[in-house]
Amino acid sequence: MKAEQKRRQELIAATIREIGAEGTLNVTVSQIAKRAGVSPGLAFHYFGDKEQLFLATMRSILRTYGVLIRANLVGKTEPVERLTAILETNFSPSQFEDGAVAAWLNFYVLAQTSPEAQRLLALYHRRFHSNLVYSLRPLAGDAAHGIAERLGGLVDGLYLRFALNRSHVDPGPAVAQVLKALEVELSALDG
Amino acid sequence: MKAEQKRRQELIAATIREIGAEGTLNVTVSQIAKRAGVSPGLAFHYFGDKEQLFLATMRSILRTYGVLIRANLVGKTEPVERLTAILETNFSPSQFEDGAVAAWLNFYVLAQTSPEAQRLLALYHRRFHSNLVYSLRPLAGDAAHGIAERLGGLVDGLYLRFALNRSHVDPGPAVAQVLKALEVELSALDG
Amino acid sequence: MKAEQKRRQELIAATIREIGAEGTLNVTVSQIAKRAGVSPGLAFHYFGDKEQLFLATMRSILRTYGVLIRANLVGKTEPVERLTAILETNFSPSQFEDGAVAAWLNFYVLAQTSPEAQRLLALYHRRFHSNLVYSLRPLAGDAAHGIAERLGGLVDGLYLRFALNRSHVDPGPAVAQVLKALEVELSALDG
Amino acid sequence: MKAEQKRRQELIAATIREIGAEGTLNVTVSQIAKRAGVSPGLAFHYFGDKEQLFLATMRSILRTYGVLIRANLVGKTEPVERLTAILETNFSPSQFEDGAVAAWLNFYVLAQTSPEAQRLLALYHRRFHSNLVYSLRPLAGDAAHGIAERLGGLVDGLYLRFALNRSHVDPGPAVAQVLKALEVELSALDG
DNA sequence: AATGAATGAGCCTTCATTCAT
DNA sequence: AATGAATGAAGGCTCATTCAT
Repeated sequence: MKAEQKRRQELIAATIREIGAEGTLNVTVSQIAKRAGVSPGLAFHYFGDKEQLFLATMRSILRTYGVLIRANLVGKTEPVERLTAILETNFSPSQFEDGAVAAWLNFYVLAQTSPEAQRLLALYHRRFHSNLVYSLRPLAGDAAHGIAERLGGLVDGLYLRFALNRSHVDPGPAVAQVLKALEVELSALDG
Repeated sequence: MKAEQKRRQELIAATIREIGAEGTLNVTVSQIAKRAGVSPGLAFHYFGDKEQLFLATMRSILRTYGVLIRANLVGKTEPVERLTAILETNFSPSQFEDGAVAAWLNFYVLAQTSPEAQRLLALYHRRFHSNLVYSLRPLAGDAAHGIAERLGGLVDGLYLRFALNRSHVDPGPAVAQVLKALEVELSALDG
Repeated sequence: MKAEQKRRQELIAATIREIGAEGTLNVTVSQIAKRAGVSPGLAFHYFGDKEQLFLATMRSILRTYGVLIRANLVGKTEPVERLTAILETNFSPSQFEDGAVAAWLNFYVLAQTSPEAQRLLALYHRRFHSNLVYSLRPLAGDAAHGIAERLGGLVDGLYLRFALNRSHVDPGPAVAQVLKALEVELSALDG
Repeated sequence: MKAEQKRRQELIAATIREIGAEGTLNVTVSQIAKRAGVSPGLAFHYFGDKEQLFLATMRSILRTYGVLIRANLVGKTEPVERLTAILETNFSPSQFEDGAVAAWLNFYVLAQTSPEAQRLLALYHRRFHSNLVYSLRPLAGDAAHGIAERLGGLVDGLYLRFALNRSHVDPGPAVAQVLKALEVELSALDG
């Protein structure tokens, strides 16, 4: 059982790396298995088929993201401090490592046709939104919802643009823009 | 020659529809050709290979978008009026028809590995940015650049979220959020 | 279209030979295609999948058998003469050539799970039965039906036993037994 | 050792049921093992490979049939009584239970390529024939051999037709035909 | 220009078999 | 004895691409 978890993790990690290397979900299970150092058959033994492997990978990425968010929020109680942590997490190095970018882009594509991928993505959006609203409410009251939607959209859009622009290496400016947007939104409240 | 142009257009239109139907670039050239009412061989005759067909399709989409933007700007001289037109164009019905959403998502994916797709996407981003800055400058001066980046990112992010959420049918709220962001940015300038 | 018919025939013939060579339906489409001198893809192009190829083969075998029966009945009007012709046809060389035996045995197996194979087999049984009854009626009246059932069963059983016994080479004795059974049945009527 | 016999029997029973469920010898050893409640490895441990398992299954079926025949003959001394018992046994419920039909059909197929299966089938035919001849001799003298061959063939053929016709549920009519054939053969002797 | 028959490489998946425990 | 994880060869099927017509 212990070994099984390890194998699964290895296969998922290999999947991310392979998707990253190819940029596409058009990677063969054999390639993934080879990268994980196991036989192709094993991937099917554990995941049933290719799509399940992809979905498990997506779940893993979202889970990792969730863990990271919670870790970054530990001990932070001030709303702005918390908002900053949430927004920054989306641009932390782990979100760009290996094949994370390619995985995200391809999961967007997958979400169009896979109900489960759709569900996972919706869940992620909901949680992200809740996190933002929770900390925005004390600062913005009823405006919190709208602001959260805009910040959420901005994060996704800038992540996308940053990820697609190979000339960028440092996500710093992207984060700065998001934080600036937060500042602008908050300052507009007082106006 | 006239006929050739027509054939090409039909193949490109068929490509968009087919990508839309599948949600993926995993569509067969034969299916595309059948949809266009021609033989598979003809697609290769005109476009060389599958990737060229996709790139031609992407070019076509971006061209159409450019034409639309210019059309919507005709006769508009007020900066805010122009900005509104630019931002709204991104959520106009044509951006969601047929396979437009699927095409966009997949071109993001393609841009990771295809230099030409990358180039086309960068060009689109640059033009979009210039358009915004041009109209923002009179209102925001040096802040125009930053605002344009945020608005551009927001548009992409909200388009993405809207497109992936099958429960939404009317992009109205998304547009409203973008315009609200514009309003917020401008009001923050006076603060 | 002409060429297509030819290809199909070649593939079906190759299928029979290959099933004959292996004794089983566990032959690969690639083997069949190679035997037919075409690429594996072509078999799928024409027949869709392996099962359709098998069913087409079964149809072909039954059609050939039907043609043979009709040919052997031409000009024969005497009931006994016709009955003899019908019964002998089942043991004619063509029923043992190539992979005919293996094909028959395996189609029995296939008929358990494939509705279409079941249907084809039932059709064959019905026709065979009708043919016998038609010529038996003048000789045996109401007993024709029962006699036909017994003769039909005997033909199938002896064909099976003969086909499975590799030490036999000449189906003569089997035919003799069937004709003897006919004689016995007819003589019993007068008793 | 006692346990080993039990395991073997369970595996053989599972093989029959699995062949019956699939209609084919295309059943996986893993499925058989699961049905028998043991690990796949055990099947190989006991039987060596898949074909040996099939042959052991065939032997088991033939042995069971032999036991049944002998049981049904106990206390019967009259030739006609014995013949009836022999012929009826072939259509007794046990010959249609579980996967018996599928097993028989597939063993016919297997007999084409497996010498051992061929041998087992020939042995069964010989014993069946001997049984019939033994009881026919007192009634038919030298004609016994021919009659036995015809009755044997008829049994096989009608079993085959009955087994493949899913619309039949009661083998009664088939048995009646076989017994009628016996009657006809005997009555013809006196002619 | 245009067709569409034909190819064949490649992929997902299955499964008999092995082997460390 | 027994397990079941793991392998890897093989097969059905797809599809980009070619080419004779």
